[in-house]
Amino acid sequence: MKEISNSELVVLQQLWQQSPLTSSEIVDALEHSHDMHEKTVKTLLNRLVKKQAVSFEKQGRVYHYSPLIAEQDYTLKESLSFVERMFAGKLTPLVAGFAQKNKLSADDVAELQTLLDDWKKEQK
Amino acid sequence: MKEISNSELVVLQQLWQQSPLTSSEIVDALEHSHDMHEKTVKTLLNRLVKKQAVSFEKQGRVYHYSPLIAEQDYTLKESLSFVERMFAGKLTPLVAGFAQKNKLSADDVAELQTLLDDWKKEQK
DNA sequence: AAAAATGGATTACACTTGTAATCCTCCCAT
DNA sequence: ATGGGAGGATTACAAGTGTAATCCATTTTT
Repeated sequence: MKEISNSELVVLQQLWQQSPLTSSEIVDALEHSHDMHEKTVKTLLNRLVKKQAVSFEKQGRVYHYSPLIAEQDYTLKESLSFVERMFAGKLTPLVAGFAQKNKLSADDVAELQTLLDDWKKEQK
Repeated sequence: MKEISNSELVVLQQLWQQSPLTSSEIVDALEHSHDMHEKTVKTLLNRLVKKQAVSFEKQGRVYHYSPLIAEQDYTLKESLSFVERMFAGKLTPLVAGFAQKNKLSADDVAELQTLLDDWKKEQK
């Protein structure tokens, strides 16, 4: 599956949030949240279909679009490649950057702590 | 400062690792580690200069290149924007993805734990 | 029915990116 | 001195991207 560009991702995310959706439903959502022109959204949908990231079902002359790739899969793959590119594969420096620049809230830290605790429990 | 592309980043990272470097030193390093053609490296250096991510000093007819942007600054900015784009700004889901798919080593977890402990200490 | 809007397909177009090749000039080895 | 290479500047060129506009058929609206 080809790379998904940033603006394509916006469309795909809309479908992750809810699907199937018609193009006009997607257009409506993105016009407001992301200020994207109708024509642009349609183009992006087409490209996503061509890239086999999105499928559609005809119902009459209207298409109903659905994602073909799972959000979890996609975000994990992207995260791994980002961390690889940016931090030679090590996750800690990324988190450390957030921590150093006060980008972590108490909530974030609590959640991360739970994650680590779960991980440790798992290992036993 | 303009966006830095993936292949430009490879060059920049070499300069983060050591600088200043002449173009031939960079070429040597990247030819092997990244299998990049000499001409390609030169092009990327030029683009980085144009983007004001890299500067150079002439010494005779040879240039000595240095990064103009700090690694920490760059990686943090990129991390923030990645997490924003991918996880609506929340860091935890990224880490959770790693954890779920067994992408964390015991070392990673230990390092992260230290980070969290430090953060908590800091808050007191 | 005629006009207008809607939906999808096709086309547009400048900019970026990856990946070099070509050009020009100066220096070094023969 | 001369021919080949090293260095940098310029040019190349297809693919991908952001952002639409145009085209064409079909529905809706007046």
